[in-house]
Amino acid sequence: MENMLERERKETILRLLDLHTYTTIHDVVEATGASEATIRRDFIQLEQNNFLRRVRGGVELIPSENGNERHHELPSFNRRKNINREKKRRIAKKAASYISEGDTIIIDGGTTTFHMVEYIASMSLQVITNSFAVAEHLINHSNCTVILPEGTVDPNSQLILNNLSSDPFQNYTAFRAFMGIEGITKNTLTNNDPLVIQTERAMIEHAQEVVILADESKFHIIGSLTLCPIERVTRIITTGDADPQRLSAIREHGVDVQQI
Amino acid sequence: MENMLERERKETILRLLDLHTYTTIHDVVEATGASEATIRRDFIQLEQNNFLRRVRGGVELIPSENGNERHHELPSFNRRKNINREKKRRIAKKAASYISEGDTIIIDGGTTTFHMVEYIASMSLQVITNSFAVAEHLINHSNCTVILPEGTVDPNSQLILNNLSSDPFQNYTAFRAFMGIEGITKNTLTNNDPLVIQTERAMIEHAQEVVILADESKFHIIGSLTLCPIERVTRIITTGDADPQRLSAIREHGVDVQQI
DNA sequence: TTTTTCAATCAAAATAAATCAGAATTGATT
DNA sequence: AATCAATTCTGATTTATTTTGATTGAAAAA
Repeated sequence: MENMLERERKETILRLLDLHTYTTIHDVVEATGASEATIRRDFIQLEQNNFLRRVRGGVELIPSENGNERHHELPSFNRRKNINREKKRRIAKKAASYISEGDTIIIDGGTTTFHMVEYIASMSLQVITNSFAVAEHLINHSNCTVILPEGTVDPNSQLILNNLSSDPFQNYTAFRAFMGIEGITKNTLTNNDPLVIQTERAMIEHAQEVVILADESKFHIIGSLTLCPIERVTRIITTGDADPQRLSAIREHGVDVQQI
Repeated sequence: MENMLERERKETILRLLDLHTYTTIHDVVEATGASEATIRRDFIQLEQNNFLRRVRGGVELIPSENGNERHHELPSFNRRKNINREKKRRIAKKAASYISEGDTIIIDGGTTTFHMVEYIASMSLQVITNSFAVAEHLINHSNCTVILPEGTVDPNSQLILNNLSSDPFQNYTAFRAFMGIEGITKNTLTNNDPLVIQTERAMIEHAQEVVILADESKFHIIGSLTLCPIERVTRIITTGDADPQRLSAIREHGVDVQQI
């Protein structure tokens, strides 16, 4: 990451903002390799041109005025992805660390897995995803090849949904599938939406390894529908505050549980 | 790489620019073998001829006029959609005038049809499209339901491509399909890309009426692949400068040709 | 309090502009 | 063709300008 042009830095800042609606000086320093002072100056200039608003510690998107064009404000998804943002990013970063250049991977929709795009944008991957949000960022900001299933895009969840196709991914095979879920018991992964679970089952079907991204809360939730038995899972990435007893119960099924 | 001609150097610069939307002095020095001073002079000349804009450290593409700086991305598509922008918008606006609230329509990819999003954003439609760019705008800036086919997204054309599925739209039916094409003869619609034409044939298959958006240039081009016979077309929307003779030849096949 | 973030300052680094001499090209002339 | 002067182009060097990053102390949060 040698000596970025000013323009590249500013694009990076705006991209991070697009991704997270808020970003810190430190994030940008890390992403660009420039010094804190320089990033501060960039912030000031971008603020003067009305691209963002400075707040203590970082910058944020200018809230879209009511009824304004720019970003109809993806109601639910954009808000939800920022809930427990830093935890989700930590999990996503760890998940991304298992990916190698050139891999073919599946990325499930959802707010936790979404944060993986930040960490894979610099790689060249084949990415199969049912998340329109993931697709959008990778297509416009990376060299990844993006493969989408057929379906209707739900603006709230930014998921591509389909109940017409028995196997939306019949044409594809991936090394790893990175999945979000709604709930984990010691025996099964669960979810609530029948439309979503259909696609997710297909994803698991077509991946050799299944990696689950799950913050601590998932261990308290049981969805009404079974996604798959826990043995099918290769690895679970979760945070340090997850209940050790539950984790060791899961480990007994041969699952590699990573806490970060 | 001995002693490039001035012309070669400038071509190299423009090629690098086309590829990355910006480039640095050092990149060009390395690519051409010329000295920094020479490249600087080339930059100045190219800037005077309006091929690029100098910025500190390098040069960048001239931002698209209406550009709010952002989205230097999508190099190819974003630039191409601004070529003959006003003509394309007039055609697209006319096309959109045939759409009613609640319709189910198909929108083909391409730069002309893309401009339809501006005119349908305020409606509630079911939109089936192979254009990722169209999908993105409608999802984020309208209440339309967006339906996508399975496939790989090509960043240049922003098209969702698929050669694995015999009929990508088998599950759907639309009232009208709004299509761009590469060429029109008096008997047939033509295109060049076999991957694209496969999807487009499926679109036509599943629409009752076919509306073609074609600027004047399409009447001079013949693609190598036949999309469909002209009789299948309900309506062609083109500009006032199209050759009247050709148009009346087409009208004889029962096509409603609209000039605006 | 202690810690973090911010703004201001200044020296160092990077880039741009200006200058000049040598090389290449041109074109007029023989 | 060949020569030569004039012109243009190039690259090295020097000078000026802008940007950057480290340091400092003030201000704000914890």
